[in-house]
Amino acid sequence: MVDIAFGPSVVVQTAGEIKPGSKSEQAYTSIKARIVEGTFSPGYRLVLVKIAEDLGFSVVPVREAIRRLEAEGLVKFERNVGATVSGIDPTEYLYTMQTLSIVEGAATALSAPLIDATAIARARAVNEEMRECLDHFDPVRFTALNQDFHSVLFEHCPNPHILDLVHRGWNRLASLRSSTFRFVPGRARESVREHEDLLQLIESQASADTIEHAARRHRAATLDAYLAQASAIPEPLPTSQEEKQ
Amino acid sequence: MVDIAFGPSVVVQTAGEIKPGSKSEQAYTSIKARIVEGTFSPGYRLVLVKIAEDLGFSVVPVREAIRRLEAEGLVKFERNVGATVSGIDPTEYLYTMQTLSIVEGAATALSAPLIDATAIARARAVNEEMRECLDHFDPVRFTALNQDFHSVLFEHCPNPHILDLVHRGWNRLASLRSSTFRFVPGRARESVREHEDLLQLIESQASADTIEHAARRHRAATLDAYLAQASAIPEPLPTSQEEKQ
DNA sequence: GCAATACTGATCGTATACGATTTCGTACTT
DNA sequence: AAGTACGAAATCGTATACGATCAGTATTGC
Repeated sequence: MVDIAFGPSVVVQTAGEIKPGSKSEQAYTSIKARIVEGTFSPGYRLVLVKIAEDLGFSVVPVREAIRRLEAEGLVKFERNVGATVSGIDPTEYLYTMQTLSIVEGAATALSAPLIDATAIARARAVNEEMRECLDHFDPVRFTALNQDFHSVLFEHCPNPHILDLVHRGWNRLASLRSSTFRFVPGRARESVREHEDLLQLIESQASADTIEHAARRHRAATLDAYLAQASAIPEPLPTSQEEKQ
Repeated sequence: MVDIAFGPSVVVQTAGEIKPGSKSEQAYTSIKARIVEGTFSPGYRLVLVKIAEDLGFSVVPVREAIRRLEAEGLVKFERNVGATVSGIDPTEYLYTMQTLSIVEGAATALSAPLIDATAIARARAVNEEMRECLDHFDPVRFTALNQDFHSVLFEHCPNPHILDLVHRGWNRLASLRSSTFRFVPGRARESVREHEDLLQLIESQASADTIEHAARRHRAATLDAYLAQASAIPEPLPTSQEEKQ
């Protein structure tokens, strides 16, 4: 009966190997990654069994993963119908950006007093890379650097809840548009300039209010640029199949 | 094989009866309710099978419900260990209040221009009830009215994401403390006064910035009052078992 | 007597199986 | 010919079953 007597502690974990976590976790990470990277584009139908056998799992952990993604707002779930990657609606982008402008502004302001000189230097280096990017413009790379830059600014935020909200906002944004700056390339140059302004505010230890406003308006300006662009061209989306009901 | 031939469309739904939704849904609602009302107090250990047989379900829908609650921050989940109602830590309260001050402030400001006269009148009526409550002070009732009041103010917020964040904040708060004003009764009178100020700002169509600041500071003031109280008495929690690690 | 170790009970994690619901195609009726 | 009703396929929802993991307790060695 006690056939487990031998080798119970021989954990099959080769030194540096990270533990893969539960299968729900893996499924969650995997699906999320594919949504963010764009393999599962907005409107894509997520069929449980298909994903399950794709990963080699059963459907149960996949269900849990989908639920978590639903709670994060990355997918929409309809009873007895199934899950689809959310974010078709352009207004979703607007809402997300507005929300992010608020929470990121607050996070940056709370984070500012805790940012040391080396972090500022790192941010400035990233911004320099962005500036160099301006000539031979690669929107995807630019957006990635943009996230790096802002991460340095808000990552020190002492309130984990707010930080979490910021992360969710960025994730959601990434799934909605692989790159905002693809749609508003003209905004890029302005953005780099505002980054430098932000850094100087933080260095000069400006008031929390000032920094919050600056950070919020920085993001709001990107949103406005997008909206101006979108109103000029009604359907800027290159996506193929869209289900509207 | 086709023994389902008879009575497939005889839906067992007696006219006016609301559809109970999936069992995951029921479980989610049920557990959440019990957390908010305090039956499951912070630190309470949520055992899957126990809850499952309590509701008459299997464990699977319960698991999904717990996952959703985890994503909302109401419960903490540890692999192979189980779920506990989160929020033992007093700093959790601080974080939640701070987050709420920010998102609720923004929601109120965005909502303000859309609040009509009848809504204002309703809010004012609620505030009057709160004022009457001041004499024979019932903290639980006062807190409930307080939520009613603020709901009127932020519920018109056109951005559903922000609104959702506000709702989550309130939920979380409710699960952390059945009533904040039990701990800082002195704050109640001041709070009622600030409510009237807020209403007047909205009526006079003050700028979004002004309203946002007022709403945020209103909440922050409650937090400050709590902190002052908490620093005077290190352990104001009457809860019995607390796990700290 | 104390500490390290082995065991047991409880609980979680996942696979499989089957029932329930929706959707779409097809045939029949008007 | 068009609309409706029936039926089948696809997919979701849940129950049950079993393996894996953890925490606490008893036991053994020092």
